[in-house]
Amino acid sequence: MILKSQVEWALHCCAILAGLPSGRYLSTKALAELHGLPKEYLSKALQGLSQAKLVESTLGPSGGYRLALRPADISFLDVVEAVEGKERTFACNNIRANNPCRPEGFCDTGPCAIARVMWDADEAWRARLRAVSLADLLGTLEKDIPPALLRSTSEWVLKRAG
Amino acid sequence: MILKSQVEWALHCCAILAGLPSGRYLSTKALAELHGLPKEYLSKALQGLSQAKLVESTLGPSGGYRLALRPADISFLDVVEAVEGKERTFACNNIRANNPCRPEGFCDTGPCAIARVMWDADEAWRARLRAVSLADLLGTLEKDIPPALLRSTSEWVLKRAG
DNA sequence: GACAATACGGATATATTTTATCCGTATTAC
DNA sequence: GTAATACGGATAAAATATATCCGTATTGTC
Repeated sequence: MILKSQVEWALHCCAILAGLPSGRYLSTKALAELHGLPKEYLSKALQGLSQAKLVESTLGPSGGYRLALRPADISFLDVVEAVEGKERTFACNNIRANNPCRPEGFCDTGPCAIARVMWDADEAWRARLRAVSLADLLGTLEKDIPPALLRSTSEWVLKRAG
Repeated sequence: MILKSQVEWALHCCAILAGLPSGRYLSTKALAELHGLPKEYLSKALQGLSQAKLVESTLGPSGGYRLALRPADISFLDVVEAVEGKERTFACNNIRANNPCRPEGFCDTGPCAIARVMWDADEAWRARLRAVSLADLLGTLEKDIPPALLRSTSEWVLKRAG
């Protein structure tokens, strides 16, 4: 089990969009070049973000994407779920129902005990992702990335932002 | 992203094995029938548990599997990792390295800030799974399952246990 | 108004992973 | 000796992830 690479792509793109001056748009083409990703396929991930209302898009030349909310109001979980879906990472197929000892018409009162544990862990995972926002990420990146690279990247992006 | 169904199968099988009187073995065939699963493929999951030293096997008629440790000493995480592998659920492909603004020979000092958040969430997920043992599961099941079904299933299993 | 660049959705193709089956071997109970 | 088992390897089928292509509508620029 591993998250799609589109999740990674979407997070990096959101980090860039979060660093953009408010109101500016950045195109799929620029985001793909910046990260060395296939433009057409990255586009699918960005469309996912758009459908989840995390970003807004505009058409035409100088078109592209910008965040639809403030960076502090978008969590890692929002982005992950926009791309990966909201389904839990453990699917209970209720195989206990196949137990040949079960009387006819036996009906379970609640979800399987195993599923409850797995879903509990899933929720712990989501809680962590929910607790970190794009604003938090920006703060970390500013500490992580050498100022020179931060500045040159910012210039590269602004030159392409509509 | 979703866990393999083999994880679910392995957990249910471990629950049964944990309920077995000490020293008794139960075959793949019996476990497959009990849960309505394809015997040959379930066998692969059980072999994973065996390689992880969570269960022991014995050959020949009346052969099968039993737990290699006490139920209290086997966690959900042990079982999940035995089947699903120990790799983290988020793979960092370090796409930041593709940034065209990077100077030649630039070298990152540590893991990507995005990966750190994702790995932190992954660890929270594992911590929850690590905190629940097969003994805990047995306790829950005894409360969940009607005594009659618990007893009939136990008899069904014992009739087939070598 | 013509043109170019864009987002978007649908269709298709390729690669990888998951699910499943089959078979031969060694081991063990009877 | 026979039958039942675990085990590993090979293979196949199905599902999913990855990737590309194309047509449409929209919008900024000339």
